[in-house]
Amino acid sequence: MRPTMKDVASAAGVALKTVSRVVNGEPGVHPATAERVRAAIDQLGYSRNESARVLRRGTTATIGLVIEDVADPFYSGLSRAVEAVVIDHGCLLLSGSSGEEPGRERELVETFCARRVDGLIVVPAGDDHTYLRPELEAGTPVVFADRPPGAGLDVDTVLADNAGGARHAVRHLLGYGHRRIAFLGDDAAIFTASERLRGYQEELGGLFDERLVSMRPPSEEAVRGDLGRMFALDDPPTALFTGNGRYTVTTLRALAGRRVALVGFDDFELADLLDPGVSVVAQDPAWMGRVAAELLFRRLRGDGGPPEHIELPVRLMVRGSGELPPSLPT
Amino acid sequence: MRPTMKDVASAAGVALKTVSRVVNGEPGVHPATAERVRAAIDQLGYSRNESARVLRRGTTATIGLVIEDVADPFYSGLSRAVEAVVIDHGCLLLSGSSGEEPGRERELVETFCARRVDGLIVVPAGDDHTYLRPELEAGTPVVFADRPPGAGLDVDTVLADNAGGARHAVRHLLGYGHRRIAFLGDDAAIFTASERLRGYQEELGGLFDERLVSMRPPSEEAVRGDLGRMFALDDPPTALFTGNGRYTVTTLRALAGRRVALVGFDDFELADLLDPGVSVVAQDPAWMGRVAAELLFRRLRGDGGPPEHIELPVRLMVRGSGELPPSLPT
DNA sequence: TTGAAAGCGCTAACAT
DNA sequence: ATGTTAGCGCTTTCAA
Repeated sequence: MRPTMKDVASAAGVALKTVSRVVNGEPGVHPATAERVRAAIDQLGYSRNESARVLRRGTTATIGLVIEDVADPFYSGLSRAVEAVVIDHGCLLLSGSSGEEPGRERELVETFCARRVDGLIVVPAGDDHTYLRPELEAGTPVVFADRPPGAGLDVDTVLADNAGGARHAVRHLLGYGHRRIAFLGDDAAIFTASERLRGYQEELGGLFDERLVSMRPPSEEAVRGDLGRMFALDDPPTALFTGNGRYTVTTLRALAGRRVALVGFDDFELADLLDPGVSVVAQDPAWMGRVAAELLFRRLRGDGGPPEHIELPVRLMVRGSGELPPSLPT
Repeated sequence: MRPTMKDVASAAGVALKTVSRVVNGEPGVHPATAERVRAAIDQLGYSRNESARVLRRGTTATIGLVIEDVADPFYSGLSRAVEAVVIDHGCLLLSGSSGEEPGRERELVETFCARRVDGLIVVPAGDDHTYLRPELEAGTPVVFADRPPGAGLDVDTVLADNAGGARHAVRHLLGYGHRRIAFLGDDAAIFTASERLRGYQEELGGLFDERLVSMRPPSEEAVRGDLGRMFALDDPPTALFTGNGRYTVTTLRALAGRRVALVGFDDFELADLLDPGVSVVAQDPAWMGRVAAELLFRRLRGDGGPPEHIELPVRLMVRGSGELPPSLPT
């Protein structure tokens, strides 16, 4: 069906190996011969079969990336940054979304491994990564980003300072006089959510009140219900700390214009254009992607040091919503 | 290095072909034998080498997707939808961002083709796709999405009704009494931008004034400059029509709170939470992705009909900004 | 500078 | 139910 090197060789009247030399830019081919070969390639529309090459060479120049959801701006930003580094290294990126399902995460990782990626960057959805053992033993470097691997696996990780960021947000609100600060976040089974809860709780100390905590997948109705319940308390919250970008948006929508002090984890486009501007603890997804990818390539270049655990700082962006004063319950 | 079927076979004391049968779930293996094989697989940490399989079978169960930028919400939404369809068909998606560079687009396409993808979905950056000829002749189906291919190639396309949407936006603003409506859009070399300009111009008819048109890559300073120039005219615009999502956001930021009637092309998150809510002509990127992917799989199943040219409708979302009345120049 | 032969790991076709 | 053999398209090794 498709032309092969053999076809090109006979069209150009040379041996297969000569075609291989031309295709791969190897030296030692007479310019005129090379020209003939190139003409045959163009004429036949030849394109090298990468599978055959990979099979023979044993290396794929391919990196695998598993994220939670490409359509989430945090992960698409991370993705783009990883892609840029991967391209810089002359490799191809395979990526896929786990949709927060451990089974799908594993499927993706295994698919990538079957394609013999040279390395993997994983934002895990599950908490059991023993299935990675054979890969690690085969020498495939793996970097975990955004969330650490499950117990029993000590590999490179690149995480944000989730607890520290949460502490910062709470400290900021406390500084503006708030004493009743609610936390609305994702399911506590998710590492980042539980870390942010931890920071929140640590900083609040004795002010912590579990009635002001809501952790679940973000749906507008659920958030509205939880908020309603909190505001109906005798001592309702005067400020909100939202546990991630999607949560912040959902909460803003559920608030329907009600002015309550709010700091969100994760920056998002237009946060500055809302009224008031939304103060956030900002992560830098592109930075995380870049750091993870560069660490991976360092491993691929042979750096065999002990696993590294990189923690990226986050920073508070003051825009207005986090600086509203506590108001009396109405 | 890594265990192969041969290794598994000798570990399990069977022939290589038996291992192949177990790995591929082929019938005709004694359960006890199969069990022994599976044990050997687990023990050795065997994973099938996909390159070898592909080389032998000639089919990859892989689809390639070239978009402009994963970090753009329009394309990440499209991407996610394509991925979902591809997974449903038991295939793997390879995707990459062209960054609006024709050279990179071609590189990606050629990389994917060298990996022998079964089909391609392309959002083109360039306007010469003759390089696709060999692929098309080899029988690889290609679907263009969001933008059509360059001249001389008649393949399946899935586009939005760009001109119709622009006409609708302008008609809407005219209905609210506006006569001076500016268009701020991307470089006219980009298909969607020029189509939207065309719709805008057609609907405006005699009211068209080229001084109210600005087409260039969106940077905040440039947009601010162009807006300043337009507003300084004797008869300044009373309404703006922005040519895509990124442009709308950039324009809102450049307006810095100034209330001017505005309709944007492309919906975006939080458009409803701004004040006033931003009226837009909304496309559905997920729908476009789904339609393109399904068309591609129809081709893969053997549908050899003439190229289809699908145009997806868009719809106006009324939220406030597009319904502001013309105000007197201040 | 060029070529012939072996073999990467797998599946298809054909035995047994 | 199981095994043997050939060969996918390429690169590697060795020879001319």
